[in-house]
Amino acid sequence: MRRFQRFSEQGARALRITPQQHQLLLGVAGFTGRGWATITELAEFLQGRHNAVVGLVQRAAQRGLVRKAQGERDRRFVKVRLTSKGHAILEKISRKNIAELRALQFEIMKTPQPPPRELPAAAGAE
Amino acid sequence: MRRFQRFSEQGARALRITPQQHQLLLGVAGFTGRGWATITELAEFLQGRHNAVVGLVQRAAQRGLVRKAQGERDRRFVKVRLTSKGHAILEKISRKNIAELRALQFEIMKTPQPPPRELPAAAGAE
DNA sequence: CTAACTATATCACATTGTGATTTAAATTCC
DNA sequence: GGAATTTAAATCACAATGTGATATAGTTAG
Repeated sequence: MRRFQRFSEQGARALRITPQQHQLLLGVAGFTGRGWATITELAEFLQGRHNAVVGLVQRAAQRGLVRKAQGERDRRFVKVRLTSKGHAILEKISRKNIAELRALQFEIMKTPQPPPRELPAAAGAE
Repeated sequence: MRRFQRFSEQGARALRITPQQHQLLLGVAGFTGRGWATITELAEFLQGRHNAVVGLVQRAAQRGLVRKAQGERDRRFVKVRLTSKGHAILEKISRKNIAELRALQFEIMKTPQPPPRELPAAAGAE
């Protein structure tokens, strides 16, 4: 269920990337089908305000995951692209996630039902 | 789809509550079926580390949404409960969300297909 | 009683998000 | 053309969130 989401976040952190930055890389790589995206498009993809995305992109650029360039026709736009480093990291995370998906699928085939959540020993009367 | 999630977050903000705090209230109210929850349980529910939850609960307590009490049997535990104010706010948000769900359902019945995402005018050659 | 364990707290710090305002470029309208 | 409007992005001060490391109690095991 949402256990994969959790794993996915951990996978990103294992490569010293925050979940948000991972999402950013995904958006830049795939959201537009163009290889680059504008701040506003990324804000739409990430369901956030544009100024939050400006900061996110700045930090990702500092880490060399992403680079910015001005639009040529319309110089108000910013084109955000992956760097080769960004590409590499995104691929590593994706590979890990695919592996985890396979493991989950395997597990589902094996186990009839995961045990229900364990209620902790009562902490005082209530 | 995930549009409801987005709405849900906005609904929380309209009542001056962050999405995280809304999730916290939900967890306290329902996760254990007991009316109260420990920090560790909330960390499980919120998929976060316990120290992140400590802070979240502290801020929510400052706002009077939640109150803390020591466990009696085992005084290491903390019981987090909703205050009446917390209850009231959680209900308001829930009512709003239910209304939105109905609206969405209605919309789905009406519209054959939402238009595909609009590609922005190209910002320079590429 | 000591050692190990458990639940929570605290700390310093980076990241993320928000509302308000600003800058710069492009477009519209006269 | 030039003023007004619109648009995309940046900036600011600030609050909220999350992280790793470490600390402090309380509890249990030996």
